[in-house]
Amino acid sequence: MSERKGATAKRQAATQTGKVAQAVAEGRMLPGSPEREQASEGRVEAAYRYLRNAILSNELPAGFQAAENEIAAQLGMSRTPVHEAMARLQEEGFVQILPRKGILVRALTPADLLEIYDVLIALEGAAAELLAAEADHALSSTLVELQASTDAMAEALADGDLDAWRAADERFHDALVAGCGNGRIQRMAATVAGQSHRARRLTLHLRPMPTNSAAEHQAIIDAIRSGDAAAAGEAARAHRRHARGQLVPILKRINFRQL
Amino acid sequence: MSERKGATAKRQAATQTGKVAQAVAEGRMLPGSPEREQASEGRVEAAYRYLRNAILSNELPAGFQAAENEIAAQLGMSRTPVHEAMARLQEEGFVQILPRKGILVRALTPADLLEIYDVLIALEGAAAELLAAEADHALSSTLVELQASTDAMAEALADGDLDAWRAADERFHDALVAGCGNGRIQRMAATVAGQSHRARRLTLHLRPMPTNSAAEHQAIIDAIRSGDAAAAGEAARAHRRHARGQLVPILKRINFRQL
DNA sequence: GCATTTCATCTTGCATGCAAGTTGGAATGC
DNA sequence: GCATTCCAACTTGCATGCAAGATGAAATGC
Repeated sequence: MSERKGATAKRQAATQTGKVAQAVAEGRMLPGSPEREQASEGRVEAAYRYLRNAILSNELPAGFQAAENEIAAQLGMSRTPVHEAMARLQEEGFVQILPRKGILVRALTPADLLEIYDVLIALEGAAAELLAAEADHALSSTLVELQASTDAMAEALADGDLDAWRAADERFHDALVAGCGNGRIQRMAATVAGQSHRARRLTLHLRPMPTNSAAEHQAIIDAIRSGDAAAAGEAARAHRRHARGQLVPILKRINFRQL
Repeated sequence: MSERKGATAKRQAATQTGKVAQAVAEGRMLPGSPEREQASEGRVEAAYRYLRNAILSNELPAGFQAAENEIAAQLGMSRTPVHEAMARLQEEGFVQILPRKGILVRALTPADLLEIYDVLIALEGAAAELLAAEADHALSSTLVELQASTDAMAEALADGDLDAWRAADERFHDALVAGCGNGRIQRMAATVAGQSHRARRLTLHLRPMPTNSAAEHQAIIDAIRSGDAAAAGEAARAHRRHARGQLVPILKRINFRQL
């Protein structure tokens, strides 16, 4: 009716239903993360991204419960794609499908977070080993990105900008697994890392200042540069172990319902 | 019509459609792996298991192409659960959904196998570390299973029974990740290990006799028993690295279309 | 007033229907 | 005979319809 759809709207006269869904599927109207413009990937992918972002940004907090119906209506699509997206989200641990009661956004328990950190320790250690074993260190754009994000971390820490520090830290860890050349490691790490982002944003201001994180990152970079795979892997594992160790006492104090 | 459904068939008069699907969903009629009787988990799960087994057992070889229609008809269900199962199988790398051409069973390339082995190296190393760090070593049923499967391996090797050796080897690695207490590690390892089973069965008779595998397993067990997490992790990683190293030259010789 | 029972409603799981797109082959022009 | 064009048939993606089951509240018995 009074919808403003923007000048670039294509395929307007498609099916009578699903105008909003089409917009979401084309990458517009994704609240929270605009991300890069990407060709329409279908309604399932759109629903998945929307819901994942909504959960990660705490727009759908833990304990939130809804029916596929409502979510589908809100997204302007039918239940089917929402249903499939929910199956994916359940596999990844974000939600729980209660057989005939609805969909429940799961809380991250301390046990979940410890599991996630142990997975990250393993995968990032492997990624560091693989990077160190690669040949073209001089030309590696990954090393450039790792160094840049580490420098950005140090700078943000000097400015006391914790949000910038967190962003740079995520850049480093994303670059580490993205650059290792193993797509499976990258996808698995991205999945579990997404789950941990929720918690890390809440705990960010509760833990001591991460003064030596940049140094630990630098140690990883140096080991990769020197081609010492074992040292690089151990440095990455030690770094995550350190972060895990800092997290444990915090987890015992806060109210987990808010995760 | 002339269907024999067995005496235990329940819910016979449900919907008119889907008798075979119901049987499959209830755990009967799963060719290849009988597995344990498990309560009906729905048609999606049934289709997923059936297709996964069919691919792993090479009943659906790489390059096989079919429409959701046919598979659904063969399983006695509608396209919907097959569609959702295929989405899962695509995420896990077993098949590729060609947008409007059908479903293609993917071949495992050498690069895929190397990726899988690197993931297993990371996850099993982490599992070994976690097991070593646990407290109740004496009572651990996991250690009992690890030791039993390792003994079975040595025995099978003495008998020259490669199939029994492979079964015992799989038992060991399954117990390692299952006993570590981290459900995410277990699920991730199970996913990628499933993919590698196809290849391992083909390469089993092509590689040198695995004479020192039992010794390497024993080293992992001993390190876990002594509570030395670092040593246990490194032993597990070294074991997988060793296997990976043996696999590389084989991969370059065989015809990959058959994977 | 309180416990029990029943039923209407709401939920997911799946079947079916429909539309858009591609593809292979048949028909046509040369 | 060969290239080109067009169409019919399959394909998946998604909407909709329908049934089984759970749930909570209203009605009933005490």
